[in-house]
Amino acid sequence: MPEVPSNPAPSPALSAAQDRFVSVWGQMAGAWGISRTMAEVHALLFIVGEPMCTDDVMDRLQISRGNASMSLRALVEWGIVSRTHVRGDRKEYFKSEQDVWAMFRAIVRERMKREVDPLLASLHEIRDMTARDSKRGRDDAALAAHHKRIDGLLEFFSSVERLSQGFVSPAGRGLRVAATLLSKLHEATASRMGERGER
Amino acid sequence: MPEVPSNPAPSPALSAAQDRFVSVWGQMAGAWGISRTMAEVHALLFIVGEPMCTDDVMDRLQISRGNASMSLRALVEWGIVSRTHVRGDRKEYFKSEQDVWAMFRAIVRERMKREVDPLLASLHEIRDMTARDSKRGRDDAALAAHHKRIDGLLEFFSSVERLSQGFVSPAGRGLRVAATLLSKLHEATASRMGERGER
DNA sequence: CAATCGTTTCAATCTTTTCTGAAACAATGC
DNA sequence: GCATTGTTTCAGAAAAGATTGAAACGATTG
Repeated sequence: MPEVPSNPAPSPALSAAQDRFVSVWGQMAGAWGISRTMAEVHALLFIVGEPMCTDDVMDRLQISRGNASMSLRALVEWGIVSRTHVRGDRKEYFKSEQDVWAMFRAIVRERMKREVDPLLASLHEIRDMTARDSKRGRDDAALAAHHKRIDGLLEFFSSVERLSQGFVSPAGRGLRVAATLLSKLHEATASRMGERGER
Repeated sequence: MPEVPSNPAPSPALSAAQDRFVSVWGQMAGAWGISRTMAEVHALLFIVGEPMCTDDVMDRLQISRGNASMSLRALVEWGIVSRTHVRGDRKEYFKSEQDVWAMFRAIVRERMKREVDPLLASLHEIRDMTARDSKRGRDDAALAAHHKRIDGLLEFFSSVERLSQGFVSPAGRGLRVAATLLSKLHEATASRMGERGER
């Protein structure tokens, strides 16, 4: 009898479906500014469901140790993969968060922190760069219009921030509730429009 | 007297603020899977507010004609920049949508079409890849769990799709209303939690 | 209708990002 | 404490992606 694998060999069809999923998820990555490999590693851990060690990931995705290690670390930092151990094994294992909503809450939280917060800070700075001019009477039309544009962005991203806090916070009911709510809002809007004969 | 420029020279501070904005907006691009230049062109058109022709853009951003042309075309395809003409000039001019909410509605609409729709299609295909196996009694635990995961994703992205339709549709009140609504929801949730003494 | 002005395209080049692999670095057990 | 097993780091290699520039194309005008 060969050694017992920790992950029993999946049926061929299942294995193929997993591969396909990994590939599809990897494709998406580019469009969202994430490295393809990192997305693939995540996809693999998610779709397999079981904890996997670095070597498992390397073998299945045909990537180098260094790459696997860095991708796994990054995923842990994003909070969508966690380290585990399996009884009687010294290796570190990794498993993906399995709740899709929790997963995206983590992603949104992290992206807000990394991208929107700094953006808001920059926008405030940019606003200040011309604040002085406008106080000194040099408040010509161009300057006023500029401020209005920056303010528009600030307003928008502040709303996004608030919105995301609603999603992310705290026990995670947020997003789900919100989605339901909004889809109802949408229906309502649609029917109101129907009454008024709008397209 | 030198020739009258179509865009009157902005004050140095304004010009600097514009440059800074272009640069900040360009930085963001990478994180969202958009080329830096395309984001910069968009930033420039947005922050200047006035229509600009290809040469204006080339000069201000120091990019090649080809690059400017392709970026502008892409922005037009995204629906956030439109072509215009100025009286007595044969050149084509481009101007950015100025309403921030309308801008992001266009972006969301486009990204849904380009990314979420195909993803949903792929997920359905992936689900089908193993449907046969499970009908033939080979419905072991692994297969069932796999289906559950795919279904979780399908549910999630369908919600996102519905949600985005609420945002995008129709006269644009959508997103604004939604944001307000959600921020209220958030307050409500927070205060309810306060009563119960949750963190 | 040909000259001029403007736009688009795309192969070649350049830049940036990602990936590899081997060496340095833990941690554990004997 | 040292040997073994496992993990991280990082300089250089490879791949992916963006940019250029010049030629082809199109449209307007005299």
